[in-house]
Amino acid sequence: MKQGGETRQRNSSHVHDPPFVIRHSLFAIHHCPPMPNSPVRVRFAPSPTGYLHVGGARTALFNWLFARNRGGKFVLRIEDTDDARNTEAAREAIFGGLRWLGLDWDEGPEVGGDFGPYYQSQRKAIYDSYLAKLETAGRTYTEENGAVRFKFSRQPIVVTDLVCGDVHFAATEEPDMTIRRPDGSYIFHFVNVVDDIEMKITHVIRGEDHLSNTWKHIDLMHAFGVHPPRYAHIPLILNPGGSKMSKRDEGSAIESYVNEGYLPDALFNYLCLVGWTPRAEDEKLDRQKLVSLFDASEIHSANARWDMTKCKWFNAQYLREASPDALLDAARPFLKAAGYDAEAFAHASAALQSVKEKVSLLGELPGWVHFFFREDYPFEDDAVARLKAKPDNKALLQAVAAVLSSAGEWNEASVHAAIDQVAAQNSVKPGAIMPLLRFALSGQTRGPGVTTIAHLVGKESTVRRIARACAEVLP
RNA sequence: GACCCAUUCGUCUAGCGGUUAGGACACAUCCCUUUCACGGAUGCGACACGAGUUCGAUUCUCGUAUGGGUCGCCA
Repeated sequence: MKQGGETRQRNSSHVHDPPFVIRHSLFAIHHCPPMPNSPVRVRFAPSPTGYLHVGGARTALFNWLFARNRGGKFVLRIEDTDDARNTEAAREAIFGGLRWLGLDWDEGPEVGGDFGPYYQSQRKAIYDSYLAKLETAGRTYTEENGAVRFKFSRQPIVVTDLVCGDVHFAATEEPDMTIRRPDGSYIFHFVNVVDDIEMKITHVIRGEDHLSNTWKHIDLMHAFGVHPPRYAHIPLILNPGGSKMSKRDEGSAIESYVNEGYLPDALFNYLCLVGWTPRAEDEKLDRQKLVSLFDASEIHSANARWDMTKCKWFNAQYLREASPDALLDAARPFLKAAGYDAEAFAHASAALQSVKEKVSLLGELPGWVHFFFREDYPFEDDAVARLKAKPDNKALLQAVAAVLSSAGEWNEASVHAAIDQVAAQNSVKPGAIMPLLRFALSGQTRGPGVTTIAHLVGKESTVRRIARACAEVLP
């Protein structure tokens, strides 16, 4: 665990290089960290070229946590400089995904702010003016085809990183980088740096895949005569195979969690734990707690694999804790998708409560409660087999139906009493009748307590269900 | 190939020189139980390797190996 502000030496051959000297900047720069008391401003800067990816969502989450923890601003900026690859659908997936997770942005699209526009496609004039500064300083040159390149300083550069410590890069031998295409559009590294300057970003929290390029950004910052922001490069999320999560991996799109029936709070909680360990007794923590506990300098530096099983476990935990109303609301679209209207059964909420600790995902719910909503439920093979296992079963069921149909009260206790009565009369244990009743009432071998099922569906339906089972399965 | 980051149970991790190396998920067994589950208990299970430094290394240094990432007129 790293301590805040600690500077760690890396096993780099440049550890002993002196602090680098800036020779090619427009202005003299004193080598000092950014003002510690300036208000925190962080940003999430996705490119709308695909879906919102779990890695992107986690990056947004860490930025959001940092901003909320420090009372700063969380900015959303859309990096759509390559318009050939941007789609409306991808933009909606990003906004929708962030909102679903509860990652509200203080400035950005649909919200506004003092540093807009927040689409890079609308900021060309700003980029042009910054390019002019570079040209004036003699830090650019134009290729024959019109592309513009930035002349690297070719000095050693140190990246000061909250997560990785001081990372030293030797004077580069790479070709100067292109910052503007022949058609006049700008390249990522350039616009990213310009906007971070313009939007007064104080901390850049992003994936570790950017670490190797950060020296280029710092080189540009220096050329503009500004201090670079603080950096925090967070570890990558790996798939179960151990390589960077990509669109092809299961669970890479946030949308899939929405569709499978995760609760936003559950994903939020698990996402926090990938790359960071809150200093708390438990791993299950609410948003407020996570915000107050968040410390960017405690983010891990090693990549982590995505554990879908554990993610699911968190969802199961949150499902069990959901209030009846919240569970009903969350389940409603999933019931609808399976063809059941939550309003069609008076005790829908109670039905859901009766199975909530049996499932991990909202999407599993319909399979556990469908028989509450209809009486023509199918009889599963193993239920049929169990019903047919003993010749006495039909008589037992009919006896139960007879007693139940004359029951005065209708509650779980009275149903239980009826079963006990039939059991005694037939010299069998109640435990021999319970399963049969379950098969008859639900068509399944597993499910809520059988007295609960009978109670919720009511007396008439219970008797009808037994009669149908006897007629169709035990003719 | 060059450069950068990393390496503790199967997975996520705690650990910041001396611990029976702790927890969570998963798995196994038992208890509970009308089913399926929940819950409870117990168990299984790790410091990549090699040199240093040190009285003593999981912990510090160097090297090796392995994994990941970056080297675009993608972001």
